[in-house]
Amino acid sequence: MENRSQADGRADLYEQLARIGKVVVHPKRIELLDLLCQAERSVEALAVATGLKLTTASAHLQVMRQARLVETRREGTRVYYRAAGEEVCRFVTALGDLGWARLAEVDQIFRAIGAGSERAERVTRAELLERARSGEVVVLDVRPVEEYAAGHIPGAISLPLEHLEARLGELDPGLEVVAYCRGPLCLLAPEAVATLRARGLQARCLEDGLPEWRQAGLPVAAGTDIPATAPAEGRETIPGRRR
Amino acid sequence: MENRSQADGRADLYEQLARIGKVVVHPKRIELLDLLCQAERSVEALAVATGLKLTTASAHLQVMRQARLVETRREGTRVYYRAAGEEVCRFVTALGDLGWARLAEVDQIFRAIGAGSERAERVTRAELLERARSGEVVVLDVRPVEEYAAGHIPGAISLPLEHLEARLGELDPGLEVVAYCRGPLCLLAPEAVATLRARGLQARCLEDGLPEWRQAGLPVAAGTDIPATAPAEGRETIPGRRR
DNA sequence: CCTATTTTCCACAGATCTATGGATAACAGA
DNA sequence: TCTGTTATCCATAGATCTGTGGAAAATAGG
Repeated sequence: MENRSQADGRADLYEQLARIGKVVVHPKRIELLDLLCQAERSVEALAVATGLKLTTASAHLQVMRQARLVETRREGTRVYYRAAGEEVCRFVTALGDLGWARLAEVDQIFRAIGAGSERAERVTRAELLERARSGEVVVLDVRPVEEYAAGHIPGAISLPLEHLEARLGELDPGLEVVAYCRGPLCLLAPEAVATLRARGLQARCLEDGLPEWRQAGLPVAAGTDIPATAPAEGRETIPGRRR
Repeated sequence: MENRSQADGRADLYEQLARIGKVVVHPKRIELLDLLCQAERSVEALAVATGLKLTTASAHLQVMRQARLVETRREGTRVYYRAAGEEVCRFVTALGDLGWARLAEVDQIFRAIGAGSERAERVTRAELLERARSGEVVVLDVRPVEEYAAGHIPGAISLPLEHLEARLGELDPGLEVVAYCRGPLCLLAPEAVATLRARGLQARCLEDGLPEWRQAGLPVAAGTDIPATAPAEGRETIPGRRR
């Protein structure tokens, strides 16, 4: 009888884990989960961000909810989804790491972009901490504003990639820029670095994104202490660290 | 054009990650991966261990190989599969942790077995290290012999669950037993602890299994320094630490 | 070369998953 | 209560996945 209960339990167990696996079998669901590890969002916002129709996005979110990887919060007629806990983000991180480590195709995508987006050329967290303390670098958060507001590296400037070209002039050309985004597999920071380098600025990517920063136990700031969509009046250079 | 390349790259990226996700969508594939994180095995051994027909097992292994999560080694007419790297094991670990943390059903499976298999009642790695140093406990590896041979906690005794009842008498009743197996979600150690307690012995599970031990950077021994299938002649008590 | 062993490949039927548009439900505000 | 907004539910058609048995490869040993 013990044998039986063990065999049954084991089958059950792997079936439960497969419920979680089901979530990451669809590219769009991975994308959704990735977004939700950055900040909570409404169904419509998620649909727009991922290019899905509303009903399809909702269906995917139901699958994720069944697996208990996401939770919801209702606000009037709107429903906000969020990652169901730190373990979810760790799982997504592990998936990304595995992809980075094992899939040559992933590496090629980054090589194609160029701009030192390969892992070896990136700034480590330790290096950033040290150089930021001595004021040698500007830390740039190139994710959308909502994600910056939900949590960012203390002292980082919010400059979403979509506004980068327009606000290039605000950057102090004498300082090196370290850009970060959602994680090692996110393309926002690599694109930003490519743009900055094309303009002759010194710029590098951080090795990881905010979730890894948080998972490493480092402090995270929240809210938009700096106006994000438009620069403050009469300010020529991005604040934070002046020469 | 930068927008286009970015969007394309992003879609590609998540599609690549979904290749990995595809592996863990099927309970049997998770089980196979779990086994392969312990030791390499032939196709037939895997089929037997998971209760799959040979052709089905092979098909599953092909899926896993396409995702580059496993690699093979040929030896004569036999093909041995193994996990493709430490990141693979970390990913499986993260999946298990997530299941443990988020799925109430998983917890219930362990409560059903009882015997202190819930996480809170388990021995931590730190505690084990300390108590093993002072010789207060016997560390029992209850996995199959092949897995013990492929890697085990230094000083641990190999006593596969299937032989536990038969070899109960060899255990020194004066020492507490700490049993470990494949990981927190493996049922071998919990079953072993249940058996031992039913016989009046003091026994607990280790919080994790060997992969986590290895991932924590702790030393791992290999080979069978102690005869595994049959106890050595004239030995009454399991060696290692004597009273 | 022939045979036995182990694994992979192939074709197919049954099951499951996905996207979609239309209907329904929950809620806020007039 | 009625209307507009947001999200979920439902039915369905097309695609994909699974398990299966039989055939084909690869290899070792006569």
